[in-house]
Amino acid sequence: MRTTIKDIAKAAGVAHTTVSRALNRDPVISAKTTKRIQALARDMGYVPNVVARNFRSNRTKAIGMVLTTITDPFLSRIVEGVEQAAYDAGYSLFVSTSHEDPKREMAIIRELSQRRVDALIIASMWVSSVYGGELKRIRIPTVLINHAMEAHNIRYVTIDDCKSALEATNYLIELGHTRIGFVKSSDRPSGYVNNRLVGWERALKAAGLPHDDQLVVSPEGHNDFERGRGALQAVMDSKVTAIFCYNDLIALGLLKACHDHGVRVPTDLSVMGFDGLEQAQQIAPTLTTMSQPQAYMGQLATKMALNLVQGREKVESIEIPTQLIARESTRKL
Amino acid sequence: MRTTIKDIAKAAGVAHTTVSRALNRDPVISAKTTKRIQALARDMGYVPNVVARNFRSNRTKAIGMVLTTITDPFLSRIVEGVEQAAYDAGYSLFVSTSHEDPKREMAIIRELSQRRVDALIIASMWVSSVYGGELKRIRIPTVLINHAMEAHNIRYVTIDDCKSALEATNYLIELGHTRIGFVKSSDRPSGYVNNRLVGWERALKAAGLPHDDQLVVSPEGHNDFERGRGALQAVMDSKVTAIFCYNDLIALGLLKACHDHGVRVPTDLSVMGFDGLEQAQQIAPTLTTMSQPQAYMGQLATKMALNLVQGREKVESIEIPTQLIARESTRKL
DNA sequence: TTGTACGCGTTATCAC
DNA sequence: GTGATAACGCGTACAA
Repeated sequence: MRTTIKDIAKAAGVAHTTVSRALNRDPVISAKTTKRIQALARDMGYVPNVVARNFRSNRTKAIGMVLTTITDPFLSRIVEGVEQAAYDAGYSLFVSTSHEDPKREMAIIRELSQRRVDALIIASMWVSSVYGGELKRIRIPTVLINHAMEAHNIRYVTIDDCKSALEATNYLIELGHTRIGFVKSSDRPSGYVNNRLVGWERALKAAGLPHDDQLVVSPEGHNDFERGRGALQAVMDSKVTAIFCYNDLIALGLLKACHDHGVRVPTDLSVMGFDGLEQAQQIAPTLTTMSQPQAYMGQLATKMALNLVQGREKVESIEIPTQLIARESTRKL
Repeated sequence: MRTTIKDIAKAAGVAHTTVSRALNRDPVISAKTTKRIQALARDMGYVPNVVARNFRSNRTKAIGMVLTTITDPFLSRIVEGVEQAAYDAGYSLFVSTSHEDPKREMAIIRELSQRRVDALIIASMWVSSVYGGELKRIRIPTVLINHAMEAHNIRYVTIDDCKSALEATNYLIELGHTRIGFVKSSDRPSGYVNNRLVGWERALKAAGLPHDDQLVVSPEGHNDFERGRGALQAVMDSKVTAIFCYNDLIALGLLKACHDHGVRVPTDLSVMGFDGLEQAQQIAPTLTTMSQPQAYMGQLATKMALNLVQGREKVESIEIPTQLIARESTRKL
């Protein structure tokens, strides 16, 4: 058996409540007693039982985080931000991944709710799309990342996908491109609106540029890099001079395919990504992209969640600005 | 207040212990009662209080994982394996990062131990090096990844760094290289032996190749990619024809620097990495590397840890084989 | 300044 | 087949 405050109390010849107070530095206990008991606790190898404390206090000082996969560099940066903010606030972090399986995702959320986490951070669109109603019923303070949904205890941190994509596309237009394609990612929940696609479309329309079905490529693949790689043929067939990828991983895959098939970037094709992954500046050519402050978004989401926990009524959802980063993969036509 | 089994008991007109049994599908309760109570629980929005259960049972079905940073793709793959195995076994996962700060790392471990996690997975050399003694005293079943240390409740999963590095270097030697350099990573805990460096040295000695101080490069930088990037000058100065990098991230940084400075790989310089990151095959040229099965190592570590939890005495530390993957970044001289 | 009594939600034990 | 009771470790209200 592990040492409890009762064991210490017995050894010290005091009541267990005195031990409890001494260990929690309650000033009501004399400095002498406090010191003696703390020394005793150390000597006896006492480790506070946080489970008991959580049970008693009805709080866990734990945050639950749900995401699709931790190996996606975009998401792992967000996790880093969440972990940092949680640690700074003295919270521990449960991390679970759903691998795009809505059922698993909801099972995770039920599990975390049974564990009585104080707050939830969700970086995935599946739950809120498919199980939005159930999520609201959970009653746990929740912050969604990159999915705008609100309720009594639910807030979000997101970017403006449509506007950002529009700006990205406008940049390509300003460079003189007139035939600009779009590469999609995997399938999304039904009912999901691909706002980056919408932004791209609007930019084309506003500039009076052509816009036919051939411009949109929906490649297959088990991850975004592979999808990008598999998109090259269709991209070349569509005779575009510039291509806007749904995200950086797709763009990186496309760049690799370009290299392998002798398509020069940006000479033959300008490539624009989205996300601002660290890797985007670690390759050759470096990737032009629309950057999201990933770690910051994670930190912010966490702080908002903890504010919700404290019952502050003025916690407001936030839309974060993105930033265009022009690099080598795009050129003036 | 949330619904408890007592609330359900009151509503059902039975004792709360009957409710407990019905919800846990205890066959001693009549099918009719069980069904009635489960329906009632659903209707009343009952969410089992796992904190109370953990408190009562003295187990948490939670694993604590400690690592330096989640943004390192090598580590994030390991986390993926751990998370998968934990999920499959019905365990939840605490994830904490230390950012190479031994104090923070030890603080995390104390925290996890206070939370009474059933097991610990540690993917970092700092704790075991600096706080090995304290770690042993924690008494929680623990599995270390890539750091060989054993004790009553501590096991490890690792590769043979020395042998793997020796094989990697031998491969370069077989390709005809006679002057082969080594790029180190960041500083390690004092007392830490860099076995990859040792393996490289042994291979050179065994082949009767020169081995002077200039061959070992210790670049500065805030992460491994930057270190690799900063290593180019010293590497070129040392007049090697092949370079063995401590890990893939360093190799990737070096490849970028090579591209930027017109050093052709593998024509002018053969580059070998270590780890087998996914990214290593996503760039141009693809990187020759010594691959570790990252996700598998995480899964294995988790299963071993859970076996330790179950008190199986026959849980043995494991050394996993690595695999040389020859790609485009190395060439025959 | 310290001690006593009690309860948090659940499950195990024993009695009916 | 079901109910009553106790116990897990801790913190707090109240008493001394």
